[in-house]
Amino acid sequence: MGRSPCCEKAHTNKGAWTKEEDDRLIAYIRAHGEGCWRSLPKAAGLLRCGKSCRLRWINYLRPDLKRGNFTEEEDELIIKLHSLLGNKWSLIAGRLPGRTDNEIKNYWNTHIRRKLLTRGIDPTTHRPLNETPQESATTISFAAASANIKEEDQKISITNGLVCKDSKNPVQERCPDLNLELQISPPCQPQQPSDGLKSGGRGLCFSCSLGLQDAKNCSCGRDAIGGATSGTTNIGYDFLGLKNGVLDYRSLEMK
DNA sequence: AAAAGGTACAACCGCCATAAC
DNA sequence: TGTTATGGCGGTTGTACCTTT
Repeated sequence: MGRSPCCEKAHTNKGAWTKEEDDRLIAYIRAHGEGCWRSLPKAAGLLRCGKSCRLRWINYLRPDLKRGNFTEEEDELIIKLHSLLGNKWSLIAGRLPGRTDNEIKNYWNTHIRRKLLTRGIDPTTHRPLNETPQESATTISFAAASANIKEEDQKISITNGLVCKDSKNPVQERCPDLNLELQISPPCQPQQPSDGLKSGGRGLCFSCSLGLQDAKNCSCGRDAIGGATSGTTNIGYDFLGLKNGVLDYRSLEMK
């Protein structure tokens, strides 16, 4: 007694999309917007299943897609994000405006993996290839850690290789597959005087430092500046929304 | 010029959480 | 409340294109 099926699989096309199919899909979404993928194919006159339409639109037809080669800055950002998030391509894509999860996933598998290997870095663990497991420094699996954390617990701080569900109450939960040597936030250091901040200790958020002055991602605006200049302790580099080393997982959901 | 091998990437598959019935 | 489809995700495959032999 559930829902009715979205399409008759026997009467759907498969394989590469034709120009005509693309045009139909674009025209339909321009006229009606994104919405119910279930009913879209029929309404748009496409012999495709809704899932296929969604994928085609999201990955290739959306007007805000960047396309083209990845820049060196994007490469490095993907590597950093991957070291933090693992194969969470949708989350990584959320931090790269105009890029899709599928595109990044393909790019990772074809380019970046090889690039890391030539640098002598294991693309899975982000650690040197010749390093034995015993020698490995503590690493964490963000995905593994987050998988068991409920929504209300998803504020995770990462400190010296520990995953802490609450910064006040560090949980010694060591997870083995992610390199924490990444400098995702400044180590606990004596606070800089505000003069130091003005002189360049903190000026741009991570987005801006990469030239990604996207208003949505930018955090060096009023709030951040206000926090810094008002004498509070907000000297944390806002990488991935990490404020003072605290990663709010929800802030990565950018859809 | 042709065959073989390698690479890049679009598309599909299967799984899961959630919504709809 | 149970069942089933949808939407979304990551993993994998198929194939067109490029390079090497």
